[in-house]
Amino acid sequence: MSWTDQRIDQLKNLWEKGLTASQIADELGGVSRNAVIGKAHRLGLKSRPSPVKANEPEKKAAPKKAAPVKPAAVAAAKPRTAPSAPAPRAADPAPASGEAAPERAASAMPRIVSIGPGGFMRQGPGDQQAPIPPAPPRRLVPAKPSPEMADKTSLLDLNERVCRWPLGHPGEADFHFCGEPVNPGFPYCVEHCGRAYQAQLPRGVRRPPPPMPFGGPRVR
DNA sequence: CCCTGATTCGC
DNA sequence: GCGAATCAGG
Repeated sequence: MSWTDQRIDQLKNLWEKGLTASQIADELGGVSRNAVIGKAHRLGLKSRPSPVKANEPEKKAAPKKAAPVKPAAVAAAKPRTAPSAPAPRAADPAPASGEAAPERAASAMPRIVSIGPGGFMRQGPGDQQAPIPPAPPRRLVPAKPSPEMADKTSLLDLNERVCRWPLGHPGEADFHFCGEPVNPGFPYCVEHCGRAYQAQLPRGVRRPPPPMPFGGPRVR
């Protein structure tokens, strides 16, 4: 594989998005993690929180072939300064204090609930039928970043009523979701339910596998 | 062991 | 320029 403009672009994007070199290599396909890192450095993309870089630069790395003579322990006191806690990841703005939405104060907070992964509300046994959050008058809709995405269903557009079947690959510009009305009770539309849920047939009678989601298998 | 990124260096 | 090998921290 060679570094086409396209692939370089993808590398830049994913790298700046904070994906790990492995993930990027995986995504690009045909390259190793090392290749990604090497390329990233050559592109000048360097410097992301590295696990092994707290100390000041000093000649170390014994070359693989040149005289691996290892000098005895250096008498000079090593800085015993404990490496300060690794810089936190992307600083998420902690909303903790202060008013958030100026338009409407929290209309109702009947009880404290926690939000699980994916945004589902956890309910305790006693909380069974917390009143469904009164649908706030949704007049504001997040703007689409680009005209091309205007009619696509983005992550933000997902709700209980639209098909969550992914089209394209996460991280790519045109990644979106099916968005058709769901098969009631399922996360997908009827068509994609057919793809997602398949009866287990007896061995030997299995049909050839249907096309994979995500636009098909990647070459790796 | 697994993971991570950084660096070196033969090609 | 490329990337495997290597290093080193978590």
